[in-house]
Amino acid sequence: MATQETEQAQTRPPRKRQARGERRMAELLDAAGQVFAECGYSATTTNAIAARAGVSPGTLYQYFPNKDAIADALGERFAEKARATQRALEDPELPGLELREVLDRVVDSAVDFNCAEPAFHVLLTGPDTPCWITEAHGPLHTAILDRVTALLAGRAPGLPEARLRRSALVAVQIFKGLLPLVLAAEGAEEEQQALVAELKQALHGYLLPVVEAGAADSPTTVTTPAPK
Amino acid sequence: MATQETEQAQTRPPRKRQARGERRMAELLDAAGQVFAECGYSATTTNAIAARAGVSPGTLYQYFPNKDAIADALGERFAEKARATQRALEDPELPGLELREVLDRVVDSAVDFNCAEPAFHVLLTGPDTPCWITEAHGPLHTAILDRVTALLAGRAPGLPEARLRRSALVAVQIFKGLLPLVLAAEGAEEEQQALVAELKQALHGYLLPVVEAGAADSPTTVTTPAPK
Amino acid sequence: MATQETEQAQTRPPRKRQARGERRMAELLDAAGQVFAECGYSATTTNAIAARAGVSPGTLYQYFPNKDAIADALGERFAEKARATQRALEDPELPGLELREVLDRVVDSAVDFNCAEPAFHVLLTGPDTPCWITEAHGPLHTAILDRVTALLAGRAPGLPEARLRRSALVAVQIFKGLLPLVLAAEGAEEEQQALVAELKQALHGYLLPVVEAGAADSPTTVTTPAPK
Amino acid sequence: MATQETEQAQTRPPRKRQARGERRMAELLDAAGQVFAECGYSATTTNAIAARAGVSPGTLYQYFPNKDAIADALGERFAEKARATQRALEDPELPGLELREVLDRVVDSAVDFNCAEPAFHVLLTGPDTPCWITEAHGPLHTAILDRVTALLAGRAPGLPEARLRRSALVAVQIFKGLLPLVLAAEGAEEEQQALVAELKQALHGYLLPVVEAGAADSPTTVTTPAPK
DNA sequence: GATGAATGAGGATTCATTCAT
DNA sequence: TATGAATGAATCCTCATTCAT
Repeated sequence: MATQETEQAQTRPPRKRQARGERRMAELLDAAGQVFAECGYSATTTNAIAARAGVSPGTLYQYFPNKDAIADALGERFAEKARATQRALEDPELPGLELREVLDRVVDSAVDFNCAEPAFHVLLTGPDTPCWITEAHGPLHTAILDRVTALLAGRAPGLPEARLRRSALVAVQIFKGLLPLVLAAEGAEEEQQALVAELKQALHGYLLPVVEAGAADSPTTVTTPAPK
Repeated sequence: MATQETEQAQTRPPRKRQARGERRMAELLDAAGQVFAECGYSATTTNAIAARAGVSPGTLYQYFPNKDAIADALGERFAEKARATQRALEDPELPGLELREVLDRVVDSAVDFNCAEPAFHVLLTGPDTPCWITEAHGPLHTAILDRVTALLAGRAPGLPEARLRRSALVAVQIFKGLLPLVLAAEGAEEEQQALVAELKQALHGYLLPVVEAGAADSPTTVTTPAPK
Repeated sequence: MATQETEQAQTRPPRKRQARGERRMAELLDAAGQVFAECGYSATTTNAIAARAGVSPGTLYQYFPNKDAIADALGERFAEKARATQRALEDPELPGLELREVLDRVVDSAVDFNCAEPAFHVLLTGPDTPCWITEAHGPLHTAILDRVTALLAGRAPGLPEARLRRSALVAVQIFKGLLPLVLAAEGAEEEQQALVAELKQALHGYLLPVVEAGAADSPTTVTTPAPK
Repeated sequence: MATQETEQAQTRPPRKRQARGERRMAELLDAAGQVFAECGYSATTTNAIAARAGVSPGTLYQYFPNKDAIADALGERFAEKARATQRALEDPELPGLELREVLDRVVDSAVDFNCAEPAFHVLLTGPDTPCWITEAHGPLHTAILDRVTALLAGRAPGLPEARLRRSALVAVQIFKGLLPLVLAAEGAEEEQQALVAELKQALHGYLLPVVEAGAADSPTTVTTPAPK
């Protein structure tokens, strides 16, 4: 018992420390998210992030080795959050719903998420370097793509993996393309609603044929009209 | 006549100058386009542009007051080119064609254009500052949007201007969203074809209901399926 | 007695403290020595020292007011050790030996010492600031110089103090000049032996005339062969 | 002829430019030399060098990519100068002179050089990183070592290359060891003279046996007394 | 005493922009 | 007009040192 107490005495401070560290890290990521959202990736300075978090630059570098690492960590956090959101979302009886209904839920939640975390989109878009789309881009893309691919796979089991993945990618890019519109409409409730509706419409218009083509009972006919 | 000749004699050097100036400017914009395409907007340095154009930085600043101005001018040039392309495109009997057919042509030409001018997309995406998209982004967006709006207006005369513009905007954003995919597939002919097909599919899926809703003979009732 | 016991009861914890403090200090100096030897003076960070010692930076600063103080203390410790070594060395019948023999012993022991404590040389060379060398460089130089001066004084009693000191200084600098060579040869036993032999040779070549010039029975005439 | 004039008109500006560039570079190296000499390598900041040269930091980086490059270039310049000095020195009838005479001249010129360029020693000693002696250290060491080796080779043709090189290395290190003493005595003419005399004495004491051992007419007997 | 997070001035380096030639 | 050297503010990052716990 005495030993235990000693042990506890030894372990408690670390815990506290670690807790504080975690909090700092979270604060820094919060700050980074804000600044990224406001200024974009490359215009964001590490000092600005530190200042926003109310700490000195040195402190920032105690938690992250450099700017990219901040973005990575933030991306990881987003991926985590997104995974959680999506998990909560689909557990129920999604498979039974109509595509329109599914999109309704998924898009709403995704939009909510992005409105709450406007930096998400900045990171998704990447450091303004071109050629930033292909899958190799950190956990964010991969995580999202996996989710969407899985979702499609459930509804179009007849399609080959590659096909599914491509459609998922396209869907994600459509979302990404329209997201800035939605984000820019923040404040104009009406307009934003309308845009979200368009977004759903666009995704539905694109995905319905895909899903139908791969439906369990349908033959894997050609979905895309043979290009001439 | 004598006057004219004198005038000419006096104006020739200026003209030559001006002509040379124009050429310089063009060369600079060419260089800028290349570098922007390779490095992205913010990673591009003005010195790199000057070097690529084979001139000194000082010369560059004789033609453009600053970096943004270069991007703007390049955007303007793109807009010009794009306008020309599209003008050439639609002159014939577009209105009589099916939507799918129209999209086929428009998208193909747009994709070709973007493959030829990869900087276009960089500028379209903007200087990595968020809060872009809004039309205030130079002539590029406006020009394109106008074109697409007009195209839609011809096919959905029943829709109010605002509605048309919004749909055009959405369509453009879908295009912008998928463009990087297509661009990234440069070299993989097959894959790129497939992606272009998806892009057309997506635009068709989105625009068909819109156009149908605004068709001359249809009542303007169904705009967007009431979101629940 | 009672008083004494009380006193003891009161002083024991402090003593323990002090003892622990000494140990801490020793550990810190050990760590400092290692890191200095590995990285050089200015590339060594106080945090690295603390980490090597397994303590936090704060603790380090509880024992030393700043980086220089660490080097100073380490130098002091080295001086102590060196003094001890040399004391042990000369007690016997050194005076009776030939110069060559004496150098043999002294150099061997000095080389051993420096191989065992590679930080010694780093400190001897100083914090890479020029304008070192002068005796003001902490106890290290002074201690060594004193020793060597004394040694020379015994063999060249005819020479004035200033002359002795200068020769000692020169001898020490020769040693310092060749030391890095010897240290760099660590691992190449053969090569190292050869270099040590050269070192002895060099010192002998330099000191023999000096000693002879000041030998008890010789007139103090020839100091240095008139240059030219 | 007209062509020539045109050509000249085209080439002259570059020449001027290049000339100015060379001068700037020289000024920067001068400044670097001063600051290195005053503060040592690692305490020298690039900004300090720029300031000393009377230019902005940006200018410095137009000529050197980083701090190390400055040191390298300075070292190269020193090597050049040293080569020139030594070339001028030995052309005459050196080989016929006595070792003492040769050392007299060589050391004098080397000391003069080092007094004129105190940074030389700083660079020779290196960025205070330990293990900085071995030959692989830039052109400086190599150049000097080559010279000294050659000089020895001429006087001790009987010795194997490796032996010569080692002796040269030792001699150089002796010089380097005593140099700071000489440098520190700048201003005290008398003292400095005395120290230079000691330096010559030390080198003579070390090298005479070496040279004698390898003299053309002597058998290659053992020079260093077999270590015990 | 010990801890380690926090500090912040300072250093290397870049780049949009200017200006003497 | 063209040049390209020069500028200098701004960036990223480090590290000796402090301080609340």
